[in-house]
Parts: sequence; structure tokens; C-alpha cells
Amino acid sequence: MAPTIKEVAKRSGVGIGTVSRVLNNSPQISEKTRQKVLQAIKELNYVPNVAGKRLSQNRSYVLAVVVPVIDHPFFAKLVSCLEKEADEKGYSLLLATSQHRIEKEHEILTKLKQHTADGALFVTHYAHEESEFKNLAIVTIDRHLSKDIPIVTTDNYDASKKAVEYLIEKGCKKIAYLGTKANQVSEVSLREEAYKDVMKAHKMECVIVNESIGHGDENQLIDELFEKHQGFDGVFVSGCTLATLLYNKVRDLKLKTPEDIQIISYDGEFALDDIHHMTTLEQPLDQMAKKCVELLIKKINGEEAEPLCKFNCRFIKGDTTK
Amino acid sequence: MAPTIKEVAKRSGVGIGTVSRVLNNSPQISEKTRQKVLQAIKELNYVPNVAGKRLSQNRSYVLAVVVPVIDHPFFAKLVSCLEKEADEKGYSLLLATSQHRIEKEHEILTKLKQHTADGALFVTHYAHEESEFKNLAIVTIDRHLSKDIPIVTTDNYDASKKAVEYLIEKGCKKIAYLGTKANQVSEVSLREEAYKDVMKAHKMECVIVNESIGHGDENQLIDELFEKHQGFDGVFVSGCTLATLLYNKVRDLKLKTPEDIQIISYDGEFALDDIHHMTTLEQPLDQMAKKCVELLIKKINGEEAEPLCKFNCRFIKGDTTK
DNA sequence: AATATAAATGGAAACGTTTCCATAAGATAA
DNA sequence: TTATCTTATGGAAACGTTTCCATTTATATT
Repeated sequence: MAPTIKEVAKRSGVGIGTVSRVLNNSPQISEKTRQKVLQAIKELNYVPNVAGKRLSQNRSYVLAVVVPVIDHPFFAKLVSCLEKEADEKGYSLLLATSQHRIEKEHEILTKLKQHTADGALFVTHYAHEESEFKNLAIVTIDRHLSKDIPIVTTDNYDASKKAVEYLIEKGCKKIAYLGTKANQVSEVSLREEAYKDVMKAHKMECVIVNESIGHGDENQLIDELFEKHQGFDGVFVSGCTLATLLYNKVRDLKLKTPEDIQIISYDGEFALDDIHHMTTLEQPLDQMAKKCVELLIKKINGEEAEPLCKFNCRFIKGDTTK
Repeated sequence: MAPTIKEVAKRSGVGIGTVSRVLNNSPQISEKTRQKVLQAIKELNYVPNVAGKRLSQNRSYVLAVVVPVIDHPFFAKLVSCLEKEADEKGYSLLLATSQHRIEKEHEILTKLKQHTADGALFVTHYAHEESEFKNLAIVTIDRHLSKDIPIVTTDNYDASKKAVEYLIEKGCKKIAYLGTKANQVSEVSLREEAYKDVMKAHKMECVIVNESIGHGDENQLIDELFEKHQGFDGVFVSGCTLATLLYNKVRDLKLKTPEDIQIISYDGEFALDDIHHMTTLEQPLDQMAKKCVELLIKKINGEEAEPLCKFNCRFIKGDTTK
């Protein structure tokens, strides 16, 4: 069996409390004792057992993250950033993909209650009873779950407004909106709002092609755009998968961009982004991830956490606009 | 505070052992008692604390997976499959990205020793002292780490051989190999071996463009292929990122495929695979993930595990070959 | 040298489970 | 009814930490 703190104590001739203090870098330990203990630890090849630590502290040092899927550039990149941040703060990352199934989210809530994880980041799209979140350390991206749950998001409305206005400025006469249908409680729905408002302000016609989340084929959506609607010369598209699909469709149709059609997309996180030089509103995922972890840790520690953190998107001029 | 097993016992008027047995679906519990206990659990809103369970069982029910990066279609898809399988077997997935840094792998080994996780899947590319793996439940994909560590892989040699022969059969006169440089101990190196062997057998010239792992720009590699070498009409490419980059480069150069150049790639897992219809050797990641989890659990339970599991790739005819 | 104060240390108790052993209750056979 | 064998149940001990309180040791002050 692996050596325990007791054996380390015996070997170094001190008490178990002292060993524990050395392990936790407690200041009130004499240098001499510290060395003795460290020596014994090395000799015994002692590694602390986290189960004991967790039980006595009632802490797991694990953060859970719930994403709809992981094999998607946006979520993959996000999780990548999260892992880096969590790691830096001494937390591990427990990954849960909901596959758009609400039960999976319930499982995560149970894991929080079980103390499998100390906190969770929800990046998913289902609603819950607010009471389910009681006393749990939760943070979301983009979505309003409950008034006690902090949200990390981007300036969806402002950035979208600027993007659509940019298309108009560059000469677009008929602009379409292509996106996944966002729930009302999601900040993402502001993208469509902004589009509509700009269209209205410029007395232009709205062309909206929407998909309900997790269902329907995204390719089909693109086809719908080109079949049902014609003559547009600009598209504001929400989501990187749709954007790439659109880009490829345009190419297949032998349309030229930006000459025939101009495109701006929200979400710049492409799997292979050195290929598609698309004009993009890029979300600062690294900063957002950092903030998520920070907020989560605050909530875990029972500290006050900002209810809403809004980051600015970076406008990246690619070659899909003039 | 959350209710404990003791309180459930008191409320239902039984002993704590009985409650524990109900929780673990022990058979020798009378139906009457079981109902009483379940009732109390419901009334108290009791959720078992995993820290206690873990300590007493010395099990975490967590599997760690170490991948170089997660924002890459192949690894993202793999992790996605793993999570599904782990979940089915009652395990959670702890995600660690090594970012090609060996220290991160050491951290995972420490986590295993600490019992943060019961086992780990290594999908990374560094070497270790064999002794570091002593008594730990580890499985790898593609890589020989130590003789006690099972490997899950594909028929790299056979599949590659067939692919290259296919190109020849379809009329290619000069075929290049494009890939990341694989370590000797990796099964992936067999792809290049197979290519070389086929070239030799057909008395054709080898054109190999290689990248050392994690370094260098993949785009640069593609450029190198087209600059240093000319006149080839077929490429066997290893890895989905490279394949997509190549595909796009070919398009940018206004070359036609399969007319001017035929391409087969190893790894069919594209982020957006409904776009690129490339001829591909697809690895059955779902089956592989299942096997990995299965082997890991066997090792955790101290059972014998097969040292090598080789899966067949699926040949998918796309429109990059005749 | 004696006393007061601060710093370092030892170890019991607590965290919430599971498991094993002893015992009680129930079923079966005589 | 009594003896025997199952089946069901209670609860102490163990898992490996941390933490708090009591105590010892060192240092400073008179």
C-alpha cells in the first residue's frame, strides 16, 4: 500500500499535524522540521491521497464544464482555454457533453451536490427550475439561467449592429441573417435583434434563416437561404460552423466574395482558420475563459461575483468584405 | 449542511449499514426496508457524498485523458467518444491537454498516484521512464510506452499500403507522402513505412515531406511540398489538419482533383466533413474509444488486458481520387 | 534567574462512506 | 415446540486527510 501521512510522521519523528502543515506550506514551521519532513516524504515516495483531503475539506478542486458537444471548433477552443485557466488556479477540469440532452445537465447538477465538482460552467441551452441551482457554484456563458448565476458574454448587440452597418456601408443592398435560433434568455438572441433593428433603421427588408438548436441539418439551412431567398449581396452569419458551410456553398455556386456577396460572421474560431480569411467578430475566448474560472472560484468561496461580464468582440477584416 | 447517511438511517429507523446497502443495490435487503429507506432519502433530499465513498473504496470513478490539444478535429472527436463510453460505465472524464509539454504528462501521473483518477489514457507523444508507470492503470492510443501498457490502434501499415497501391492503380505516376514525423515507438510511423515499401516495390521515387511534432507551421509544410517537389499527381497524407490544408492549397493553385492530383488521407475526422469529400481512411474512433475505456477498467480492476488492439480503417471513396 | 510572550508541535476528533463481523429475525424441518 | 439454517440488519472500525486545542519549546523582558 501507498504510504500515508502517519508513516511520514513516524519516519521523520514528528506528529501528523506537523506533516500536514509542511504539505500545505503553513508558515509556522521551523526550517529544520520542514527539511526533516521533506526528506521523509522523498524517502518514502509519499504522495498525498486526495480522497482524504477532499473529505476533510469538503472540496474537490474540480470544475465541471458542460458543453453541448466538444467536436466543434468553438467549444473545443473554449474548453482548451478553460483547462489552461483552471490548471493555473489548481483545479482540474471535468468534461461533460450534453449532446443537447437535458438529462445530462441534471447529472451535472447531481455531481455538484455530490461534491464531485466544486463548481460548474454551463454552456448549454436548456432551461431548469431556478431552485435546482440553489447554493451551487455555477456560471454560464451567454445564457440567463437564474438571477444568482453570473453570465460571461460578449457585446452581442453592439458588435452585431456594427457588423450589419458595416455591410451597408460597403454597399450591400439586401442583407440576410443566418443563424441558429437562440432562446430568448440567451444573449445570442441579441444578434438577431441588432440585425432587425439596423434593417428597420435603414428601411431594408429582413431575410432571416433560422435553425432550432441541435435539430435540423445545417447544410439544409444554407440551401434554404439560397432557394427561398434571392438577390441578396450580404450575409451576417452567427456561428462558425454555419459560416464555414456558407463560405463553401458560395464557392460551390461559383459566386465571388466580396464582389457578388459579402459575409461577416460572429465567432471567429475556426478549426482551420488559416484557410478561411473571413471577416469576423472574434470572441476573446481566452479572456472569457479566464473570467469564467475566476467567477466560479469566487462563487465557490462564497464571495460576491459580478452578475454580468461583457467582453468586446474583435472585428477582423478578412477577404469576404470589401 | 447536507444530510448524511446517518440522518437517513435515523429517519428511516434502520442502521447506517442498511442505508448503504440500499444505496448500492445490495440484494439482501427486504423490500419493506428498501422502501422505508428510499422514502427517507427522498424526504431529506439526500445525495451521497462522493468524497466519503472514494475514501472508503479507494476509487475515484474518474478516468483521465491526456491529449496534445483539444481544439483539433481528431482529438475532439476522440474525446467526445470517450466521454460517451466512460459515462456509460459510470466514470467521469478528466480532461488534460499536454500542449506538447512533457511536464503535463507528469502531472497526470501524479494525479493517478494521488487517486484523483483511477486510470488514464495517454494520446500523447513523449517518452517516460518505464518505472513511472508502475502499478498505474494506463492505456495508450497508437504508442508503445511500456510492455505492460495496452495499445489501441489501427491497421496503419495495411491500410496505408492499400491506399498507396490504390493511387497507383488509379494511374498515379509520382506519389508524395505528407505527414507529421512520427516517433519510432508510434504505430503511426508505419504509415510512412508502408508508403516507402510500396514505392520500392513499384520502383517509384519517394517524395517525403515531414514535420516534427508540435513544431513548425503546417502551412509551411504544404508550401514546401509544392516548392521543393514538382510534377507529382498523387499524395498520401497523414492527419486531418494537413489533409484539409492540402485540399485548400490545391484549390488555391487552381489544380483540379482528381484530374490533376489525387489525394487519400489517413484520418477521416474533419470538423466539417460534409464539405470536403476526400478519399479517406477513417479510423473507427467510436469503437476505439470503447475499447480504451474497456481496457482501462480491466486494468483498474487488476484484470488481464489485451496488449494490442488493432482496428481496421474504413476506406471511404471521396472525390479526390478517380 | 524568573517570568511573560511568541512560536512550534502533537494528536484527537471530524469529514461521510463501505465493509465486516456479530446478532437478530424469519423460515424450514424435525 | 424446538433446533437448524437462511436471510436481514446494526454498528464499529477503517479509509487519509485537516483542524483545533492543548502543550511544549524557544525567545524576549524584567
